[in-house]
Amino acid sequence: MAQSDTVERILDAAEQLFAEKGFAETSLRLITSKAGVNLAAVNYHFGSKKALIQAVFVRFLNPFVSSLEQELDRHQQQGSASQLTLEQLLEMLVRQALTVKPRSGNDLAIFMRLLGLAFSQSQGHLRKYLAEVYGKVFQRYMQLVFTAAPQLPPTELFWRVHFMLGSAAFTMSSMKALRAIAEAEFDTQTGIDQVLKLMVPFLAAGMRAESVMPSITAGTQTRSVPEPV
Amino acid sequence: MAQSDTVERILDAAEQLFAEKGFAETSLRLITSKAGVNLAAVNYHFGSKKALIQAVFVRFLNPFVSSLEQELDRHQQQGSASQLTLEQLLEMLVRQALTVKPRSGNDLAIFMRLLGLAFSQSQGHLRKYLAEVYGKVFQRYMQLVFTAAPQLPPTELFWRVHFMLGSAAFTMSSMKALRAIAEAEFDTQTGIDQVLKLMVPFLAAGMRAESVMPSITAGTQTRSVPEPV
DNA sequence: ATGCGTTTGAAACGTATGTTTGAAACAAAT
DNA sequence: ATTTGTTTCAAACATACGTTTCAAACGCAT
Repeated sequence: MAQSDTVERILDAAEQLFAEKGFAETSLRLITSKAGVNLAAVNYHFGSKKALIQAVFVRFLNPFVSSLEQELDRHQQQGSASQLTLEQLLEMLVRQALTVKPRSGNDLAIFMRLLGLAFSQSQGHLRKYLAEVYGKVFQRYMQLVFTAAPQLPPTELFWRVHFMLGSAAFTMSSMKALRAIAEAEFDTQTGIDQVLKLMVPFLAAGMRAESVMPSITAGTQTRSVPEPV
Repeated sequence: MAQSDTVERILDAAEQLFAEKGFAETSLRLITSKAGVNLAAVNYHFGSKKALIQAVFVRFLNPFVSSLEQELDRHQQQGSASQLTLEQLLEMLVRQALTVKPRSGNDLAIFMRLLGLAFSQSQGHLRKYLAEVYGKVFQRYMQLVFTAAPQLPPTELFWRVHFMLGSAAFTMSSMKALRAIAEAEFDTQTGIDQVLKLMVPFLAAGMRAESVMPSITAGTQTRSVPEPV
């Protein structure tokens, strides 16, 4: 085969191990042994461990982002007549996240966990990369959020969007442990997409909460769109 | 001096560096050099790096938890006549978190960042420790949340509490980066306690959102619409 | 079949890490 | 002053890491 599946096996093993243990805690030897390939394969195919991390993110985020972009296009085509509500905007994200999972079952947890890691870990180098590549979609989505909740000052909306992101990233990160606790405490089965569905009204209600900011001028605000992180 | 301040200097340096870079990314040599002590001091005073991590958490969480417990005692003393609202419960947490910061200025960010790390990183060993030691207070607080929002099934409340925790932990974790963006985009100064105050109505409204669960709750089916905050 | 560019394999390299060691410095008590 | 127990220090240790190397194996056009 021209392009062996070695790189795919490496990416599969890496993304799973990264999500489980973090970047620094996952050694190349562990990755390559789990992938069943030679140690040197990582440096040969990717150049370095840093590059491997980026490659994992690209493979993950690219389908999600392009799929989301298509959906945004579709709704923009219908003109501004179809105002999207906050719930619809949130459900759009959930739908995309649930749709794009070509690999193993609980991929969404891995996805969110990696996303959370990208934000919190790796002093900037990955965060900056994400901002550059995927900033456009974030800004576009943020614009829709602004028009869906025009009664709030942009600063507050900015923070609330990140409150949302935090809920999602953290919950999915600790999903495994939390599910175990929940099922032990109350004996109800709670799947990952069920938790997501539980999250939507929570977040939407939070977004709709009345402002507590010193309402400066609700009418004439130069509403600029913030960059992603 | 009998018990030198070496251990304190180590803890100070460690907690700051851990919050900045994570556990694995922070070497003992970096910690000890920042603390101005000898490398061997860590293993002498704490035994191992793992033990140091735990010691950092104990010093952080103990004052917070005991302070919170006292406040819970105080309110329980007044009998169940004084029902606490969700906002009051949230503000109680915020107050405790803001009160207990004897050290440098932006300690709350460090606190939350460490908390988030404890949940997401360190395969269980730290998470289990936290669960054992601080589980009691969590359950007690959770009970108050249950009585403050009796119209929701406990399972859903359980998840919503962790949505809350996620918002807080994630936001505080990425606080530095987010503040920079927010202040660049909209030129408003946003302090850390200001962000916390922004968070309270968001979370409270999320907690009050109507349930989407298949209502399996037996007793109280008289589900009245929660009044908007 | 031959030759060539690409991929794999086992081994080694250099470095950074957590930990241990044993002597020196120190404080307090006899 | 000597002893005793504790703490500090510089140095070394063993190990694990990311990376490099170079020969062998492979795929494929000629």
